Amino acid sequence: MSTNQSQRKSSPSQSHRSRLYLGYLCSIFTFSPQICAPFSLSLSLSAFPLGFWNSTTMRKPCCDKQDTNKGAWTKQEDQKLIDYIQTHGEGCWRTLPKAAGLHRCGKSCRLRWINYLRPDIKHGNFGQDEEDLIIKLHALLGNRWSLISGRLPGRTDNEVKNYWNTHLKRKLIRAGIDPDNHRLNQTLPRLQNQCMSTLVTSSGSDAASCLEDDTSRSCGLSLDLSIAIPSPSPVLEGEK
DNA sequence: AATTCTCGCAACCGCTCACAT
DNA sequence: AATGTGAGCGGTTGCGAGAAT
Repeated sequence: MSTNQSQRKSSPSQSHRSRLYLGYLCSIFTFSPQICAPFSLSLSLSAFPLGFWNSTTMRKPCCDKQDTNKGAWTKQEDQKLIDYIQTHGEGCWRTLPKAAGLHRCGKSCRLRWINYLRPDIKHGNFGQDEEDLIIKLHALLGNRWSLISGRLPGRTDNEVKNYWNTHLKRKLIRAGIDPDNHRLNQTLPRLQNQCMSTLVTSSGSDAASCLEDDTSRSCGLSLDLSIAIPSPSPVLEGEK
């Protein structure tokens, strides 16, 4: 808990809003959550033969859940993972936990390494230049966090995503900008920050065009957003 | 001082993609 | 072409901690 404590209590938290979504979904079908929950439970337990769940409708678990720890990682677990990867390198996350002596899912190990333990991770607050770059890249790329984090050395997609959801989104809203499309929201207060104006597209122009705007330079930013295209393939790195 | 509220972040979940067979 | 498997991604959740009451 380090920054922006004063911003608290400004609006319902995002997680709270997402939790409300369940109620919203239920309301679409004119069920209250209280009615909807037992309804879906009884359906899932009794309405289908056992073999049904072995077919394509149900994913196989990625690992044996009974044998895996969940939740926060301990220092011992971290050290085991670090030691193993330093010795054997990254790769084959599915078999890594067993080989490293960890009672964790392979996905969990991968995430822990990539988001926290990797030596080149930059921990700590985001700088102003990083903030500006994230906003500009988001205008250009949308919620493609891995692509965005790829332009921010030492930052992970998870960290960028969290920072966007907890800080930047709110910052844009306060500035009267719709964070989804980076356009000026007429129903919200006018811009207070002149720099923010560079993030708003004029009517009819797309998000990328605003990135070319000279006004960005007036804010002291000189951010090269040209994307290096690997020679054999004209596709963005990590693009799907 | 105790309780409640709110936030931030680490971690999880489920989906999609890429590749091998 | 169809299927299976591993890896990666983005959305969501749970929990600890600080602020407010």
